[in-house]
Amino acid sequence: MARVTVTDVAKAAGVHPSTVSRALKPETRSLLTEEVATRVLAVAAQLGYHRNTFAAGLRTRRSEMVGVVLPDMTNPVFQPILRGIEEALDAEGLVAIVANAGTDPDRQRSVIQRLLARQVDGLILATAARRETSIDLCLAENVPVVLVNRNETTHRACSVITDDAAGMGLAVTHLRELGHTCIGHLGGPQTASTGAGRLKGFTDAMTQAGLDPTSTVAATAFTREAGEPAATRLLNASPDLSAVVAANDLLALGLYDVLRTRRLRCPDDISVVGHNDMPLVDMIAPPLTTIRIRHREMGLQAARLMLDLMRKTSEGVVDIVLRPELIVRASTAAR
Amino acid sequence: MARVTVTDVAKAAGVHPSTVSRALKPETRSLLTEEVATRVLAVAAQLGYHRNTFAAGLRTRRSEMVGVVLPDMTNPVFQPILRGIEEALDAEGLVAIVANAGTDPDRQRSVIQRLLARQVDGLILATAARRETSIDLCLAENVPVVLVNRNETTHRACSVITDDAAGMGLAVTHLRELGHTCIGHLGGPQTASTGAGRLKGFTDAMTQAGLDPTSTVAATAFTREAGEPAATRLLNASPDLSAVVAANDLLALGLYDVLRTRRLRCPDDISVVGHNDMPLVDMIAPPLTTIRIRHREMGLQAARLMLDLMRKTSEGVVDIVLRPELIVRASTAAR
DNA sequence: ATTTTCTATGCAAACGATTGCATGTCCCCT
DNA sequence: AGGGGACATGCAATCGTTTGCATAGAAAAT
Repeated sequence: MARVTVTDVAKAAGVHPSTVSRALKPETRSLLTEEVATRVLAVAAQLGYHRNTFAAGLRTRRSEMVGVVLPDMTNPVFQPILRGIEEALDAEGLVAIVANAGTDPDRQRSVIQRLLARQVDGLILATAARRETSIDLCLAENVPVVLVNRNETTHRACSVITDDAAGMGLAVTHLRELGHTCIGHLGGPQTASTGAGRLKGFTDAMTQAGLDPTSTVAATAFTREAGEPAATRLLNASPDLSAVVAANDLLALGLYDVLRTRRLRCPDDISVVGHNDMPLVDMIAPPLTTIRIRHREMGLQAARLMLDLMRKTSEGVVDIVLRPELIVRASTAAR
Repeated sequence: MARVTVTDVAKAAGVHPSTVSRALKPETRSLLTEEVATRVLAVAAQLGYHRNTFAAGLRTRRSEMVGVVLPDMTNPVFQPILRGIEEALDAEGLVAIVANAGTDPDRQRSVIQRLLARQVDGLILATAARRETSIDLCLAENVPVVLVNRNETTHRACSVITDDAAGMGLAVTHLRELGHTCIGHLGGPQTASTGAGRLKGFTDAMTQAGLDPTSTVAATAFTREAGEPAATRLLNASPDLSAVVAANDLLALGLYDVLRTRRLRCPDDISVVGHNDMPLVDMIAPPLTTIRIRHREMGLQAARLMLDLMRKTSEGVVDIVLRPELIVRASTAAR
């Protein structure tokens, strides 16, 4: 209740408010006598002082907040990403302020506007489309931006992504080794770099393996619900597929749904490879073979990049590419 | 880049800054001439003005932010809760600032302190222990608090929870009807109201059904990992169980893991009922029979309560109790 | 026509922390 | 002993918005 200000602390400690301010910040504390600093700190603690972020932010123009924009909070892959981000930011006393903006570009822009209005010191976007326009908003305000999970084609901002081509290579090679030759791709939205990159990765890997790369269908969203109709189209178009590589685990689940209604067995009739290794895919029936992405690591790296940008310790655009890993479970079998 | 302030807008529009301020807020706009108001708005838009939250907050002592404290972001039940909260807050122009605080009370307190230091207008806690001490922090600062998903025994704060007793009643009745008589409970941490309430609900329901309610083991956390050892202990202590009611879906998954290593089949050897109906439990093998909780609704209601509290439109402590629902899938079968 | 009432806008004082600059004190060196 | 540093702290302006109060002009009432 009783709002305690630096002035109150200063009075109680018999010093000037500015001294209190200096005592409170670790980096300016060394300017003060050991004795004064500890006394001020003690008084502050005893009075239950905590600083008013508004006043501080107004003066310093920094908020110690980083905005994180997600397309879809219900997609489990974002949890570990978020965790990684929060962990890294937290260590520096920064706070992540998370907003999920859906997939509509207009809504995304308005969410970003709102975060900028809240004076975030930086913005981590997991929403990037391949041709991302929101970045301009941030550049115009001079706010650092890091893209995570997806990046965009113009390379105006740092990003942390995975090697989609490598992931698709792993999947195709795995199926190839199991004897599959007729392999399809259940793709994601082509507006996202992950959707486009994995499709390209798939066709490249297939071509390189000497297989026909043309059995592909792109879903409209990275969701189980969007996976279902897309999977149906894929199976209808290419009835003799013996394996499908999905661009994402949720799409693979949509495919599972279709297989179930068609009474096709996985992996007996069709092998399925997912992408992401999101939580719980080891529990589903059958446990999903998938490409593991170290999402927490992605979040950590993104936050680190952000810290660098904020402190201007590094310059220029950097892309961090993580190496994916094949996790073999029970949804793939020898042909 | 070019920081635009009310003064800039005022100059450009040929009025006083205070007039700009009034034009910008819908509730004071009516004080102004229609003509002036629209002119100011137009100029503001044209100059790309957006208000400095710090300066405004400093003056008004309001941040338009609500803190949301979660124990564990990776638990999927919190996604729909969060969604509901964000949806309801968003409609009022408020922003949720989410922090996950783990289960350690000290860390929780420090996270709450940090949110309070950021001047949040209210706090929604999903972390409440039965004897929750952090609430004092908020009461001391006169910050409204709403508990969601869990509540605490002293009833100092509003809460939105589900009827745990009713949920357990549904589970036990369902199993009873399938012919089970030897039913165990894989409980959650007893420090959480959900853990304790569901245990009590279970024993009450069992007693009322004339069955032995003593086969219960409480796990140390609501996670799959904590479920495994607890389930092991439960099965060892009561080898002739034909059904287990878990306090939570993740615990049920831990039980699944144990059943698998012991080569026990579900539901043939043992029926399992979960709690929450979290995403994807319909996909696991076997699809989990569970108690559905309308988590999104919980979030919505919690946010509404918060809005009421902030605006002082309602007084006193309110508890909202949602009714759970039984979802029968394939993890339960007739004895 | 003069006074009263109203309404639209201006004025200026906060809100609380930060920081460049000024000042004062003590120490050290010659 | 006196001058120059170095170092610790105080001073005061500033960040941008809000809002109670004041005021000026217009409309209404007598």
